[in-house]
Amino acid sequence: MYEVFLSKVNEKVSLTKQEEAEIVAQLTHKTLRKRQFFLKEGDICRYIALVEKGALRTYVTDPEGHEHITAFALEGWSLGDLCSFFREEPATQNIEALEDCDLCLISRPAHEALLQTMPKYETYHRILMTEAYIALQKRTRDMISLSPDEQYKAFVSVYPNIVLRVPQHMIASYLGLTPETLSRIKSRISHQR
Amino acid sequence: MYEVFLSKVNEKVSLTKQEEAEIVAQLTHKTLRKRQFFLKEGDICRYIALVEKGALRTYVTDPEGHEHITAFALEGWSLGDLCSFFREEPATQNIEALEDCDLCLISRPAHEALLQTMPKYETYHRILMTEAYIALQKRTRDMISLSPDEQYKAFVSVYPNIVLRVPQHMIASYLGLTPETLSRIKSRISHQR
DNA sequence: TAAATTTCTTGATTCAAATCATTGGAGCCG
DNA sequence: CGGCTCCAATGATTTGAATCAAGAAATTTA
Repeated sequence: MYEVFLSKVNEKVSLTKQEEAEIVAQLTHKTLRKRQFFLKEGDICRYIALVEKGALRTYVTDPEGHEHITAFALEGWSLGDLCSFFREEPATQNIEALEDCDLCLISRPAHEALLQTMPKYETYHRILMTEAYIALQKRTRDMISLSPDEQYKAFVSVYPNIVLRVPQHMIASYLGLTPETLSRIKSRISHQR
Repeated sequence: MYEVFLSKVNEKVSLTKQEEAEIVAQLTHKTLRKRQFFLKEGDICRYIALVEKGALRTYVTDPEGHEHITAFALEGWSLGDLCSFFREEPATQNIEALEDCDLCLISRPAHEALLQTMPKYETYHRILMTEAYIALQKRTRDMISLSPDEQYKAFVSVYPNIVLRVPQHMIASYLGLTPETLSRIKSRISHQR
């Protein structure tokens, strides 16, 4: 049931069977149907999720009411509005299933308990946050320094699997473009070759 | 000498005098004159820095050779190309002093040693990375969902001190705008009131 | 299978920001 | 002090993406 979560942790630190059991004792499971929400803006994010199966999108709503996708998540990726999770503030993000999903959840109390009692769990989480920060920094850099064409090419080469599973207009939203513009970029790129 | 660093750690975890001494033993000090570089693209980032005094900018160079500022740092902020630091890859970022600076440095071996020997240091670093991630996520959200006017207003309200110390064309670069556009946004905003 | 919905493409037009160019002021150094 | 460099403001023009609009293709669902 929780093999995906344990294997993620074991990639960074090696757990004993005993430690694996202690972690599993803190986890819960949840399934979502396509178009169901894991989190809605304004709610408090009570859980961090790990995707065991499926695909989801995170999006925010701007002052004019338009949606902007800020992240996708596939198998093995973590999810949640960390700001809301840690500070118990209303979430500003929405997280919606794009396919039927299996998620593995950990609550804040469970997370804090593991941090307190299991140094390896804290090490895992430190590494996870460091890597997440580095990845987000790369994205920020691309957003500010690459042209739309280059951004799309970079996206395709880093996340080819997302391109296959997610509608194109959502990728446009992620890149900060209209669907029409992304369509034109694609035809421009394919005519170049 | 290293009070700024210790007070940052003590904000998150409380250190004993003994622990403070162990940390200080791993730190070094560096001064930079205005326009000197802490890090240049292509070099390996051997240290993470904490700013004790002064102001710096981080910028990247795009495929056309144009500079884009991705971050500023003032007193109490941490600095470095984490990707390069942890993976010992060539840095993609440049970090330059905008004023004469005092920095407090920690090398990778020193950092790893403290992580191994002092659980509180790992806790501090986990919290630091989590907060940095949350802050960067907010910025990414603003970049994708706010209009240039709104982004500038948000920047001024979050970092009023940076606005006072940094030339306007650098703030334009940080916001992904030309200096001319930012100048026009400012006059537009001031005429609104 | 057929109808309905969603998604993608393409064209015409509008609009906002980039670019190009100039001026005026502020701070710095000989 | 005067000349120099850097910086901000403003105007004219160009450019590229958004918007508006329509239709084709693909997927869902009845």
